[in-house]
Amino acid sequence: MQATIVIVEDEEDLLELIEYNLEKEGFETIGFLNTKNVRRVLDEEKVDMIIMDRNLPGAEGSEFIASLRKEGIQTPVIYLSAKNKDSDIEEGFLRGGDDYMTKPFNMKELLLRINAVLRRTKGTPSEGVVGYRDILLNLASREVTIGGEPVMLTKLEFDLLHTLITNQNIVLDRDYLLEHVWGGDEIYQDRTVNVAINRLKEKIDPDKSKEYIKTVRGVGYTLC
Amino acid sequence: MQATIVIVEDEEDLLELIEYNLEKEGFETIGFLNTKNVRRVLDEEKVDMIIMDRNLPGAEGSEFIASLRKEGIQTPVIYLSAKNKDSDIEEGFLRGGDDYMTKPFNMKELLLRINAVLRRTKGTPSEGVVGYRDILLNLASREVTIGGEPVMLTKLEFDLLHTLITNQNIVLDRDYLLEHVWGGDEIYQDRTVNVAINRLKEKIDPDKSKEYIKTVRGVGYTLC
DNA sequence: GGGGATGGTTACAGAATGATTACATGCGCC
DNA sequence: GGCGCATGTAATCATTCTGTAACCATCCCC
Repeated sequence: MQATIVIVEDEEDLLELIEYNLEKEGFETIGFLNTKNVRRVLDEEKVDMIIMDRNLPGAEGSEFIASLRKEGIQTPVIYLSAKNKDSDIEEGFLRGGDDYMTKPFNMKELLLRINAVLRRTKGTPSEGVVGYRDILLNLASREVTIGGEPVMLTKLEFDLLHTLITNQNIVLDRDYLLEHVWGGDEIYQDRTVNVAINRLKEKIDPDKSKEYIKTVRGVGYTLC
Repeated sequence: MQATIVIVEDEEDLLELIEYNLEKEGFETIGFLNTKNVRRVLDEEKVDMIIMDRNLPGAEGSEFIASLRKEGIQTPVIYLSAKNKDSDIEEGFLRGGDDYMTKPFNMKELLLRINAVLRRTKGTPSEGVVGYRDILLNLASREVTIGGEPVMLTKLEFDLLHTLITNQNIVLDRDYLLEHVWGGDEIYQDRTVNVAINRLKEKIDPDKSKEYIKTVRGVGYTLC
C-alpha cells in the first residue's frame, strides 16, 4: 500500500524535485502550483498527506489548511516555508500542521519526517498490536505479554482486555461490556461481568500490585 | 485528561527548564537524568510521550527507544540532540522517533511540536469535557479536576455536578434534581437533596472559599 | 425581637455495590 | 465416556454510599 501525497508548491523546479524524490521512495504524488484544485482532489482520492508551501502567491497555504480543518478534514500536513520567525512557525502549527520545515531544507530529512508522520497517522508497522503500559496484545495471534512475559488468557478474557484497552480512559459500564464482549443477544446476570473482570485481574496482576483495571463504583470499569 | 510526559535529559538545568515550561502548559512531567529508571515508569504509569536527549553519558537515547519499539511499546518520542548531522537525524527517525529537534532549540517550538504529536496520538483534547470556572468534568473517564487537581466524586455527586454545570445560570429546584439525578420513580425526603449538595460542596470546596454552588432560598440551587 | 420556615450539619444504620469463593454446567479433546 | 477447562450463577463477605432523622443556624416577616 503506497501512500498518496499531495504537494502544493509554486516554484516549479522545487515541486518537480520533491515529486521526483518522493516517487523514488515509492510514494504516489500529485503536484499543484496553487491551492485552486487541491480541494477537488481531496474529495475524489484517498490522500494520505499534504505537503504545503506557505508562501503561495495570492493565498496563504495555512489558511487553506485551516479551512480544511474547520470542515473536519484531518489529512496530515507538513508545511514548507521560508518563513522561519517563531510567530510564523507557531501559526503553522496552530492551523493544523503536523510538522514544519523551513527552506532551504534537506530532502532526506523531509522524507524522514514524512515517514514519521505517516507512521502515526496510518497504522504503525507493528500493526495489529495494541498495548497499555507493559501489556501487549497481538490481535492476530492472540498472544499476550506483560512486561515481556507471556500470559495465557481465555477467549473471553482476551476480548475483555482488548475492549478495555481500545477504550482506555473511558469508563465502560456493564451493559456496554456485555453487549460488546459477550454479544448482546443473551441475557446475563449482573455479576457475570464482575466475575470475569475478577478473573482477568487475577491473570494479569496476580499480586495486585499493578492496578491496571480501575473499578468505578456505580458505573463500571476502566483502564486509565 | 492532562498528558503525562517523560523527559530524559542529562543536563540538569535544561531538564528543569523543560519541566518548568511543560508544567506551565498543564502537562504532568516526570524527569530523568538517564534512562535507568524510565522503563519502570513506563510500565507503571500511563505515559503519553517521551522527550529524549540523544547524547546521554553512557547510553544512547535512541537505542533505548529502539529497544522499546522492539517490544511493541509505541509511546511517541521527540528527540532532542546537539547532533545535527544528517546521518544522526536519520538514525533518530529510523529508531522510532516522531520528531527531532536540534539543540539549541526554541522552547515555544518544542511545545508546538509536542501538541502536534499529541493531537495525532491522542484524540483531540477537550472532547466530551464540560466545565465551570476551574472545575472540569470528563464525561467519558468520569475524572474531575479542580484547578488541575484531581478530585474524587461518587457517582451521585458526579451526576449532580454534571446536571448543575449543564444548567448553569438556571436555578434547579429540588424536584427537578430528584427527577434528573436520582431518577424520578422513587420517593425521597425533602432533605435528601440538601445533604447531597452539602456533600458535594464539601468535596469540591473544602474550605468554603470558592462558593461554586449558590443556594436560592425557597427554590433550589444553581451555578452562576 | 420572636416565631416559623428554610437550609446546613452531623451521625448512623441500612442499602447498594463490588470482591471473592464455591459450585454447576457445558464444551471440547483425547 | 471421562477428564479438564471455561464460564455463568449463586451465596457470602467487605466496603462504600446515601437516605433519614435529629439538631443547629439563618432568614424573613410580622
